[in-house]
Amino acid sequence: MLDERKAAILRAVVEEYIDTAQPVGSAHVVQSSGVHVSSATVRNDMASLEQEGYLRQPHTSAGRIPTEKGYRFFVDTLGQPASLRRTDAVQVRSFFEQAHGELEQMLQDTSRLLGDLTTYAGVVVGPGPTEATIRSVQVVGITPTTALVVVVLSSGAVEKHTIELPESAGEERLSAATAHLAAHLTGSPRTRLRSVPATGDARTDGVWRQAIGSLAGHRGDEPDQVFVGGTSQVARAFDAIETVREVLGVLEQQYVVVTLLRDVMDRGLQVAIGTETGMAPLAECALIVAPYEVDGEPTGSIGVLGPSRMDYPQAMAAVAVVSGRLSKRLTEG
Amino acid sequence: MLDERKAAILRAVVEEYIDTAQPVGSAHVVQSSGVHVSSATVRNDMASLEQEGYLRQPHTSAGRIPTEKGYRFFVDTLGQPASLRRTDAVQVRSFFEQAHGELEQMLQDTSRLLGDLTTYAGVVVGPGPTEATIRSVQVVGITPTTALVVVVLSSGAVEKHTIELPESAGEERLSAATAHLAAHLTGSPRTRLRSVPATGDARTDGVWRQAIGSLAGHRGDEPDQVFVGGTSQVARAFDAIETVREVLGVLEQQYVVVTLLRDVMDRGLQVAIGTETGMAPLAECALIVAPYEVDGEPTGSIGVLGPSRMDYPQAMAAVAVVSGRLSKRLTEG
DNA sequence: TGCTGGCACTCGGTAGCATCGAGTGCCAGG
DNA sequence: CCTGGCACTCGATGCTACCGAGTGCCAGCA
Repeated sequence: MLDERKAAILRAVVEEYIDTAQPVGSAHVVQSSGVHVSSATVRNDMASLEQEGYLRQPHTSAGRIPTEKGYRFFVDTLGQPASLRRTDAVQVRSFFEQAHGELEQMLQDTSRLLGDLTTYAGVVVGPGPTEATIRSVQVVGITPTTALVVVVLSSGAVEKHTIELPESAGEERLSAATAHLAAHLTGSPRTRLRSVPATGDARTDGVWRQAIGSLAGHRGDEPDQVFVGGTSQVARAFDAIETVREVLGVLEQQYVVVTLLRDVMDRGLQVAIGTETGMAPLAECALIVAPYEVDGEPTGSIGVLGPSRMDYPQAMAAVAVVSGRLSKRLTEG
Repeated sequence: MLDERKAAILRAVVEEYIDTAQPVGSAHVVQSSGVHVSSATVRNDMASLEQEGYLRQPHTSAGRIPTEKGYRFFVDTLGQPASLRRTDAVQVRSFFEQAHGELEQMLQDTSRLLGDLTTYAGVVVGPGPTEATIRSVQVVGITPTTALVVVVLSSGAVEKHTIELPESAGEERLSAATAHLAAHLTGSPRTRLRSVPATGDARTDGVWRQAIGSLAGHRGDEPDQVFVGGTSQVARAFDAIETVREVLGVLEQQYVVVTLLRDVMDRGLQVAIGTETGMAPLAECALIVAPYEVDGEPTGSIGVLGPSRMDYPQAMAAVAVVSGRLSKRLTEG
């Protein structure tokens, strides 16, 4: 669709603009693109690329900068896949080797890792409410009138809910309820919750009702967890403070972030540029996403949010490597 | 130490500067301070206040702006304690009424609440590793080679640690280990961990060793959890983008934030202004902190980080109210 | 037909300069 | 001790001139 020279010119403009954030003139393209023609020829081609919507001029008689369409073409066709810088590869490796402990902490740290690697903001969406089966249920008294229902899922996730105890139900009642719930729920998916029968013992049933209620109630309205790392990078990536405000505002809204990543992936995209994100405040941004898996099942997603003039090859490499490593780490446990 | 009129002038300068972010001239002070003297008199006093270090001039023949010392005097002596705006009080109330579920989620949301109330960044430091006693220990198998050690503490906190199972230790081994650990640890403080004896059964001991190890190992090196809400407010509060970058950079480092709040509180301060924070990047910031309590025990701290020209009375009111409400909520369970 | 050198033109950015005005310090007088 | 008056300072604003990177276009050449 684009002849070879024009493609080379477009690539040169995109790469140079990503590097310098300055409009790129025909003379620069001649120097850096490897096409051996005069600047006048390049100018003609650039005018044509502008006609076709790949480039635009901030104002007459300035150099060209890529449009969304230009970035898109670059990403789809021109970008030669990069691999991580040596030092970054080492950093990723050692990160996952010494990653330890709780899932949440690890995902949080992963978002920061993404931020460090790319110098953009890293986001990680935690495992959603999966159809994992229940491995263990336990009711533990905390105060005379409150208890904690602790549920361990086969995914390794742990849920906890505080419940109020109906009357001062002693330890025996809690044990009875625990045993009852464990007997009926262990090995079942969460959806089976409602089918747990009453115990028949009035006082135990008080605990039972609260426990079931808390588990069922907090179901679905619990949003997926979102972790954002490297917010200060956002302030580094843009120099219009207004843009920084808007982008940070978006990143603060967990629900919005979840939806954003999900939408982008649903559309089968790996990269969303500018308006492709579907969010007005992100008009000057680009988002790179990738799913991660546990036991081969897509579980959550990670991503990087930066300016549309981002270093796509590097960032895509970083996201790919991290999602792969994370999947591996989570699968091996 | 400062005569009445000078104090009134200082107050007027601080309040006006907080409001407008513009250097305040003598004429404005006359209008807004309630002192009925001429601007020339105010000028003389302002020169004297500058001598004494309460005010400074950005450049000759501009108005005055407060110094750290000026803000400090304002906070200590001049600031009349504010109460929350009506709508904010409602917001706080309804927030804590409908706060539900997990501790972490609630603290995260609280940090956002602080951000919303003050239009600065809100921070919440979670309960540190307290000397809570262990209420329940359970080892739950996840895969044939991994298991989760789930510990419920009397504080209501739940810890979980993944462990590798030595060989394919069946369910019975896990149950045995659970029973053994529960028998020795329930009711004990965490510090008693090391004193749990071996079981004598070789295969159970394999599980036992891993479980104890994971619990002991992740002790202490787990930093306190930090939640930051309202980072986009930082971009709103400063207009020098460089400052925004620096402040966000600080807020990203959880360890630094924990230390910061702790240091400030250790010095018995409720407000730290500029260099009082002890952190160079926060030279243009002010921090308001307050502890929160569970069952009367100081457990963690909350705070607000904004520009040194922050609305101290409002922000202090917000922090005080939120810490009080949070304490109440956490104590009642 | 396609490429190139040449050329007139555009227009944002920077520097120099005059002007304005908010604000100051100081002083003499009530 | 306070005040009105006054000269002075200096950042902000606006204007003009100029520079130069970059463009579009055209005539000429392979």
